[in-house]
Amino acid sequence: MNEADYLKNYDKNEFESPIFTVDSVLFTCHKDALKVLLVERSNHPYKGFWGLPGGFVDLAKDKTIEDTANRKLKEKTGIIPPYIEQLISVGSQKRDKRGWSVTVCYTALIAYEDCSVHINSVSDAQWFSVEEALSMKLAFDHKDLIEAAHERLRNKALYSIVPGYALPEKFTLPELQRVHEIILGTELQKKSFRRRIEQAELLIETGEKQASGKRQAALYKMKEESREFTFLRNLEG
Amino acid sequence: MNEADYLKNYDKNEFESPIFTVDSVLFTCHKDALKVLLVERSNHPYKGFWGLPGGFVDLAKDKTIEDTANRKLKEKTGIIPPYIEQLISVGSQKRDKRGWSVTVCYTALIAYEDCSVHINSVSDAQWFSVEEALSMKLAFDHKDLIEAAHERLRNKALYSIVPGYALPEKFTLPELQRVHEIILGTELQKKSFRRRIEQAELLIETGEKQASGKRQAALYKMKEESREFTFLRNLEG
DNA sequence: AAATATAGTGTCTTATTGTCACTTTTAAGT
DNA sequence: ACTTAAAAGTGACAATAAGACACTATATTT
Repeated sequence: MNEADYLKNYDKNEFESPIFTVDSVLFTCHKDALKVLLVERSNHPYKGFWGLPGGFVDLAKDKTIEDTANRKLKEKTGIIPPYIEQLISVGSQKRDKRGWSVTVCYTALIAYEDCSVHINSVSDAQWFSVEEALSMKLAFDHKDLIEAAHERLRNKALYSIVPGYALPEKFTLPELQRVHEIILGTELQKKSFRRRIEQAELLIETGEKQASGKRQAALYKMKEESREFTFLRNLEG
Repeated sequence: MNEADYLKNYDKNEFESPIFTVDSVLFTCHKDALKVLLVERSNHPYKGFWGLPGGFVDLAKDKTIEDTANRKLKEKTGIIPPYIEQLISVGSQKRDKRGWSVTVCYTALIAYEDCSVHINSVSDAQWFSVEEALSMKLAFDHKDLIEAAHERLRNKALYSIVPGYALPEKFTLPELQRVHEIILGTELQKKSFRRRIEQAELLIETGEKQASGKRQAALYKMKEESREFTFLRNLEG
């Protein structure tokens, strides 16, 4: 049999396959706390419980699994988050009462200000502090996923400036450092933090300044390379 | 409707779902080269081409997706590899002619000696040097997956001793260093390499020695913690 | 017993972060 | 206008871990 004939006769349901979903742990920083977006489930299973934003692939609309994650996040936040990265896939016989199920989980970052209006207009989505989220009874294994995503983000805060994607397009160095500190739960040395960012030339000075109390801080933008850049050495954190 | 009724009426095929597979990039070191295990495909699509060992989840046998990866690897190598780690999931409309498809890809390591007999007895599986594998026309996007796995393994060689799982249970420090060098494609400073392993107390001295030419080298075993341990600072590589 | 190849160590240099005091800037109060 | 204070940003030295490389130790071969 040649390939064309094989494909003509191919039955997708020959092998029974798992339920397949895509979920995201979307973080932001607001009022000195790390927050995660949760959605109240309107359907079984776990109806009425809070869980991660996500859902099934739309085979017609989505070209990739990242498209699915972004589509679901846009429904809740109004925009596609500026940073998204695959975290892990979990799949097992037991994680969903409906049967063998797999979810691909993404970690994403967004600026609070860039989506607060839209989120307030959506009745079923809401920011929770990570602490609070982890103390709740969440749908499926979503608590584990939030913990794993937080762990990964903590590491990123030690060897990259990816946490900057939780800020608006323009931000100050003290703001960036604060985001890292919130993620880590510890304070960082101002000098060490600034020195390595300057040496690696990771940010673009916009020339503008921001009044944030007393002396004004310079405003910066991310360079596109900063998305991938990793320092060779971690901060102690 | 309560949950029990919902589950009774639940139709898994209500949402059409992607084809779902699990693949692995299994590495070993042999004769001063990094090798990857490939399998010759006996079915369409890509019949007759070489690709990664993997396949569909067996909903009855496999409890987790890692079980699927290990089951497929055991079929080819005779044993479950001592190290396996999820690399990435890729999924898109286009990667498989049969339709929307997702694969969860694992990276695994194994000692050449621990599986050479079994692999030689299996007609459709064979070690290829990474270089050679990447020069071949492989099934699906398996070339991309091998490149991504190699990239990740290179990083691990700079900040962990995970590459040691490509060696037999007992090994010498020069052997371990050589594995790192093969993965990296560059030489490392003997002193730096040994010093950090000693300081972090990552290995257990077995007390035995191995004749490997002139002076005998001490034999070590991995500590279980070494699977997860990461140095705060990378080697220059 | 000498030669030699490989295992393993001593030690100085180099690079980067930690620490912390210091200077600069700006808003606000007098 | 001048002073004050709080936050932004810098200077300088200490501490830490890796790089470099010569050295010693041990076993095998001749």
